[in-house]
Amino acid sequence: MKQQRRNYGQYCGLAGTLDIVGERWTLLIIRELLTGPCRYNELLANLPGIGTNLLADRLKFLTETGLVRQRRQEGAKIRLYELTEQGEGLREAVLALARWGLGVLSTPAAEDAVRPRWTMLAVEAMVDPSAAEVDEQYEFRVDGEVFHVTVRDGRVSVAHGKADGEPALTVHTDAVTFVEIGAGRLSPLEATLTKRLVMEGDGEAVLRCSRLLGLVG
Amino acid sequence: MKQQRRNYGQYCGLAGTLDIVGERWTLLIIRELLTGPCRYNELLANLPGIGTNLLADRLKFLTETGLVRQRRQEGAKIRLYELTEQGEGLREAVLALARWGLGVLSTPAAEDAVRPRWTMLAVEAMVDPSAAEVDEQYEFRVDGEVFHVTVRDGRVSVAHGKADGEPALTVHTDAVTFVEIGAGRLSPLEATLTKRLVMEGDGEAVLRCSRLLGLVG
DNA sequence: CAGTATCCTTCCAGATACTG
DNA sequence: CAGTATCTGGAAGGATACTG
Repeated sequence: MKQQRRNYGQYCGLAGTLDIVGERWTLLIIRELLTGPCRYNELLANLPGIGTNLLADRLKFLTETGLVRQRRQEGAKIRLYELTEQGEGLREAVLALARWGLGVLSTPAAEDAVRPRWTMLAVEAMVDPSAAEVDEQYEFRVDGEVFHVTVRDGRVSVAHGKADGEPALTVHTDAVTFVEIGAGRLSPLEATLTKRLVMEGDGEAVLRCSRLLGLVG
Repeated sequence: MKQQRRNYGQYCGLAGTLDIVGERWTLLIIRELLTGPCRYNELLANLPGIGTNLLADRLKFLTETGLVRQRRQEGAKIRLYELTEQGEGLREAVLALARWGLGVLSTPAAEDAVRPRWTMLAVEAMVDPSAAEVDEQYEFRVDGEVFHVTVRDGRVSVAHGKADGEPALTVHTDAVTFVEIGAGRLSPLEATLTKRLVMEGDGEAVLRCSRLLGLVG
């Protein structure tokens, strides 16, 4: 006998959303999956503080609800969790929440966790599509994580891995520094002067990338 | 001795947002305030199931955090809660969540609550700004609630009350019907034939309004 | 590695009573 | 009207141990 989940009992889009993803940890699990499929233990490692039972619980519910699917790698025996199309549909909402949060974030506390993976989402949240000017790529190397931003035909996308060819700009930094910059707590200039941020590339590309991410003008 | 609220301890925009508005009921309170200032008892009435202590708790926290402010009406003694500029900043995120939720909503259960006020937010969530063609107004009369949509210079806004002049279209319906249409569970045509929806106005205006709300191709 | 199972704590719903 | 204060059972969350 499966007990009923707590729900708001309101016929309203927002309440309906919160009935599904409003519980503690759920949206953070979705944040992880929005940047690519994950294994169970990866999720556990990137969500410090979540209990293993709770993670299993949430994944089971999200799978039943159709937001997440479990893919078994052929050959290898690792199991991957990934978003379904419906789950992917939450991207805009998650980005909007993250965008607001970046604006209210203060300086990181000593005990705050940070993961390089989260900077991918921060970049997506910061992008101002109307500032996409020149078709080019920017590569980011944040701690161990490598990802790149592609501008093409006025559209901007963010993906794992190295840029396809030679990027117009390569940014080296650590996760805390990047999020501090995104939160407006640290200027790219200051970060550069303290060697917490290193940019390789053309000065014009640096400017375009900064505008794209809302860091100037 | 005020105990520490539970928070995720992650230096991340999304986690920061959820630390503030991720608790149960909080975003629904903000939904109410996004459609205009409210009195305490109005909130209580439009959030069936919330305990009065919990509402007081949330309002206090949101006030301390700077998302909500309490305005005392001069003359009258009623106290109104309203969003600060920071709280208003959540509008896009809330709309994005509501938009996703509209897509997954099923047919209303008999015990589901519905409030005419919520349809204002549904309209905002449904609006496709790129479909704003002609400058005009549409008036909605949903149960007791009257509000209007204004299209001007390609921008769309939703506000309480009657249209400024003669609207190009007036829509009469009830809240359940409207949300069902927004959720794609009911076509405007079907609702019209069953007299659950009545539209007064020019046929072309009906079409433009439908396109604006994403109800036709 | 990918989860169950268990136990304990905290939070929430709902009722009710009380205050300015 | 606009809250605050208190109480209770039950559900959700957290920590840890354990298993296929």
